[in-house]
Amino acid sequence: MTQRSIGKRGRPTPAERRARDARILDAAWELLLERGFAEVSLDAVAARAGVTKRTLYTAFGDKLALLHAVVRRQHSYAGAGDETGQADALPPADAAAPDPVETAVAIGGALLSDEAVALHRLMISEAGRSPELAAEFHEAGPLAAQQHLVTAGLTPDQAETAFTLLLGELHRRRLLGLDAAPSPSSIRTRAAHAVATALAAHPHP
Amino acid sequence: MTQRSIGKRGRPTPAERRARDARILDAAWELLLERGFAEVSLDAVAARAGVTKRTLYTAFGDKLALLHAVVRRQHSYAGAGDETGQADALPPADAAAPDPVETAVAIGGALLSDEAVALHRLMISEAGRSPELAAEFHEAGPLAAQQHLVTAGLTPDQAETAFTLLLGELHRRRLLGLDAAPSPSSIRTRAAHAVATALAAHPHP
DNA sequence: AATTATTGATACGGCCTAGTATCAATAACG
DNA sequence: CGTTATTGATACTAGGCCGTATCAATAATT
Repeated sequence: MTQRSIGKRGRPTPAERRARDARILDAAWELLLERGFAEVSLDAVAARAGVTKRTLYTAFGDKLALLHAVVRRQHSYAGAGDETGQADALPPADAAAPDPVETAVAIGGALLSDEAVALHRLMISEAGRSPELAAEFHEAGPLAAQQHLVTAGLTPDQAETAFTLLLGELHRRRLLGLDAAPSPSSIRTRAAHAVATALAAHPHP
Repeated sequence: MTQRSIGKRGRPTPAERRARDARILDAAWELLLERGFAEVSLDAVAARAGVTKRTLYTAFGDKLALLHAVVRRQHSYAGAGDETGQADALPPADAAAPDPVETAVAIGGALLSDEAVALHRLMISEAGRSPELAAEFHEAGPLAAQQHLVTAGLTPDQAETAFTLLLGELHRRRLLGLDAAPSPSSIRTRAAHAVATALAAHPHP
């Protein structure tokens, strides 16, 4: 479509610019998740995006700014629930059937996915370098998920307990690279257990 | 005691070697926790330990081996409960009063401390580079903690639930650098809540 | 059609770091 | 006491990477 043939120089049209920027962010996203910030060179990002480093710098600034742009795009995907195909996207908070267990199933599938865990790991690793980015991630991810559970009818305390139990030790092990992504049926079992325990643990409003 | 005056050369006595190696591990431990693996140079470790890089290499090998040595020493501290003064050390599993809540209080104080959280963050960051080290950390930390709860009278399921709730979202936020270490009273409240919920959530054996 | 902005290709400067080498000094060991 | 291992101090090699510069090419813009 707006795909510019490789090796082509000259001034790009605005549509081509958007497509090129998206390619850069895609390439950076992939490399960051599989190697981490320090191990990704901008040469590698530029090569995978089919772009030279100069274009990369004029479009995003420096390496840290590129990281921020990548993560913030992911945040805008989470909660959108559109056809972006992002594995860590959360369903819209105002879904038709606000059932707590179904909401928990959706959250578990999203946040326990390979991509979401890799992003979580990246944010923990870079929290020292980018504190505000870590805060944004927390709000767009774990906090938003708990808010969805509140929308589904839980109290804030119940939502926090249910969310904690939903991820549980599995999430800790996954952050350490010790476990694979759970199956959908496993996620459903976890979600049901987490919601039931949370309801029993906190008094009704 | 066996402290060699700085700038002194020549063959060291075995006691001096041990003291020197401990100084190196201390220096590496401090720098790793406050800066992370990639941001710590071996020159910085050598300088803080009062040693030259050559000594560092002949004593430990390369940079990755030094990381492993540092983390493994921390593992040997955890569970020892002696006078090492390590903040993430767990009390001995066969303590006199195996009360679940008191055990949970001890675990919470240990694993929610600044040092333990920093180590946890380091292990998550380096899990890709050192999978076996991440596995060892998990066994010596979270798994050992749950085992202590089992020793204190909980079932394995109850222990996992109690441990998960004890750390909870606070631990997630601390990994992201968003929260400070909790007060002892706060830890006690968390421990009591976590154990009570875990007991209620799982059937008695 | 002329101008101007932007890119590709490439190279380079500057900086940092891992790891090694050299040499003199010095103390443990036999 | 002589030998030998080990260290301090320092310099060095090799490599990687960030960020910038140069120059020709090319297409959007006017």
